[in-house]
Amino acid sequence: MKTAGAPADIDKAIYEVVRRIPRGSVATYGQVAELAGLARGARRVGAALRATPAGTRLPWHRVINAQGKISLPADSEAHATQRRRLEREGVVFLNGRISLQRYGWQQPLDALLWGPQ
DNA sequence: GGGTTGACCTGTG
DNA sequence: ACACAGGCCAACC
Repeated sequence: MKTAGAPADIDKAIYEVVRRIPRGSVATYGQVAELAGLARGARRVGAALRATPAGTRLPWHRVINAQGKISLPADSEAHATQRRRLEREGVVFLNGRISLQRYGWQQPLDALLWGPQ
């Protein structure tokens, strides 16, 4: 039925994927979108996260852009919060950039090759 | 119905 | 490595 496809379901799927990002790892907006069933829906993910009120129990800080950088305004409080939370999980910033090669959310197979570090 | 906006992505110079 | 342009897609006037 058509009525079943409510917009809220999309957001719910996005939150569900974000919740699955392992601690100490990061995922890109595009990656989250694809896993949520939204091809090329990266902007949609950004909108969904922006809609989440501050204080929400969701690891939204583990979502960054494809350049390995935080997409929030550098002078905003949210930016500082995101960086602080990531560093607390062991994610290292090199000149404001995160190495996706190292901290990107890899598939289980790749995770085995890289090990728990 | 149509233009604007945005926590994006990719290609090009 | 950086800046810019085009593309994308849904939400919002």
